[in-house]
Amino acid sequence: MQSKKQVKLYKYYTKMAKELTTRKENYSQWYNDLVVKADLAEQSAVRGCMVIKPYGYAIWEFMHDALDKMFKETGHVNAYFPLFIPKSFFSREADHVEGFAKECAVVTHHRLMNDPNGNGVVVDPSAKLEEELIVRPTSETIIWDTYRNWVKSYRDLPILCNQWANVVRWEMRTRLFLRTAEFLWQEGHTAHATMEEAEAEAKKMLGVYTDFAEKWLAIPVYQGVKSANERFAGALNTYCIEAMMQDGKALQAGTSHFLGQNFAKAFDVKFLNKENKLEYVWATSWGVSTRLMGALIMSHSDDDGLVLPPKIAPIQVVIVPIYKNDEEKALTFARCEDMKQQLVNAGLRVKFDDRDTQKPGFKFHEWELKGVPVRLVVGPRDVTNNTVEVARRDTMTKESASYEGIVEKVMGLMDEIQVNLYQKALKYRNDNTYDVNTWDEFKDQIEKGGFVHAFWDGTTETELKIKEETKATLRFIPLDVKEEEGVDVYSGKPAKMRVYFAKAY
RNA sequence: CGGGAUGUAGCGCAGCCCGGUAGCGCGCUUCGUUCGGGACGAAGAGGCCGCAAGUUCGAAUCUUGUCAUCCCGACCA
Repeated sequence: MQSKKQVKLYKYYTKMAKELTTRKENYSQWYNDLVVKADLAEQSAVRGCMVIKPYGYAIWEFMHDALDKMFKETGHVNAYFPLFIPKSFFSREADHVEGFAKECAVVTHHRLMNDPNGNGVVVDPSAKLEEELIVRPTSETIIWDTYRNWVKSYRDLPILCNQWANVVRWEMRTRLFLRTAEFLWQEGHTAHATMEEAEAEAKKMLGVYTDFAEKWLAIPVYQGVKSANERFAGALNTYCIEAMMQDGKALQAGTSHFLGQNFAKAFDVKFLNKENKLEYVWATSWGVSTRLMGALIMSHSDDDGLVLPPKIAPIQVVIVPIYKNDEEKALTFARCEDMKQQLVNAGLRVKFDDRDTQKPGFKFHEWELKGVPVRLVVGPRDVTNNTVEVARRDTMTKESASYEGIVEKVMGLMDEIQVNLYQKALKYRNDNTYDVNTWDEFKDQIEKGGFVHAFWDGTTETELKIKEETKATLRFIPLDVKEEEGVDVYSGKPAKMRVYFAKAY
């Protein structure tokens, strides 16, 4: 632990205005610095709430668009439900209230008035709401109350709705993207005639999330089922994808819940089946949030800044000209413009940094900080020799390439970088997943970080004891878990399977 | 919500102990020279010191309260 004085001195000598804290020095500080300095988000005037800045929002938009397309390809449609939920709805499903009650924002009044004492505006006491409203922390209750009217017959099923929305969970301790009081997400809510169909839906969407995380974000994930203790409030089963961050902590990147008939019973959603019998419908819900931004940042970025997978990079290629007089400027600009056009025609997102006000070196650092996958540099010498300097962000290497065929070269790099980032993250994840058989090893490894794969006796009691003693939580039971004989790493009782533990975000 | 720390110019900080109305670096503006890895010089602009009370002739400085942020815990996606 560094003293305050040392930190101050360090910041002074390294010109904090420009440079990042390194991961080794202070991982969480590195993350905080990076989010702000790469222009992704900043603190707002409202406690726990963030402003997502244009560059950060652009990344979220790519996530949104890719996911939205995948949802639609799997038969889902978008809809929108209210931000406010009547308080009484919340109490219908016992576990659900229990899970969210402690972090709800409540609307009690609907009008302000001038303070009679002259201190600005105050809440008008006469405008108290008959029934208080909860700002949604999730929408199951309002949606199931609505679905009741939509479902009469088996012919009305399934309902496959998704909504893109903001939700509010009044968190004690917040961090940009990872945990904010208000965040953006999508929540899918589906209704089915049979249990099998609902279970299949929950698993299908977990598959969609897995595909998205791995193919678009280049984040390898484990697929699993949550233990009873970690389950979503009101669900019978919670499926999850879990990723490993560079500091060895796990991050839940997406969840998909099989809700059984809990919400149907709570909100009386019944349908007549083919046998003309009244039945409760079966439900799922699934979601990913702006938390994925945190996962993305912590999976690939380094001490020089953000590293973005080409598929979701708002700018995939940046072109920087080098010149020292008007003649050279004209020469390099013409080449840059031409090259940009070719790249844009090929479908790439290209930025030509034609600012006259910054030097090339400055621009290099800036675009590296912002994680642009490929940088192309054109100076007078390049124009003469018909070359381009090509630098890649993921490896921080550069080479001279011929101008002819630069489009193919860059297109190839997009794929190569995307794959490389995934492979690198996969290797890191695998290298930090350990089979452990004794309690001492367990404690030791959890302390060092990573996923610990160990035998568990299946009881919540043991799970909680482990959490208490090591801060590690049972992250998931692998989806494809195989039964094997063993003894619980903590309790020594007979165990039938190995599960994954880790410290988590 | 408990423990610790911090709020002074856009950013990073000094000044506070020992009250007398604010300073440094970066950034910003203008001009000139520069430009193949964060340029240099000169001249400028910018802050009622988080907010609110109190003590005092006088508060960035002392007291109390409050809000916010960060770190550590509990809780959680």
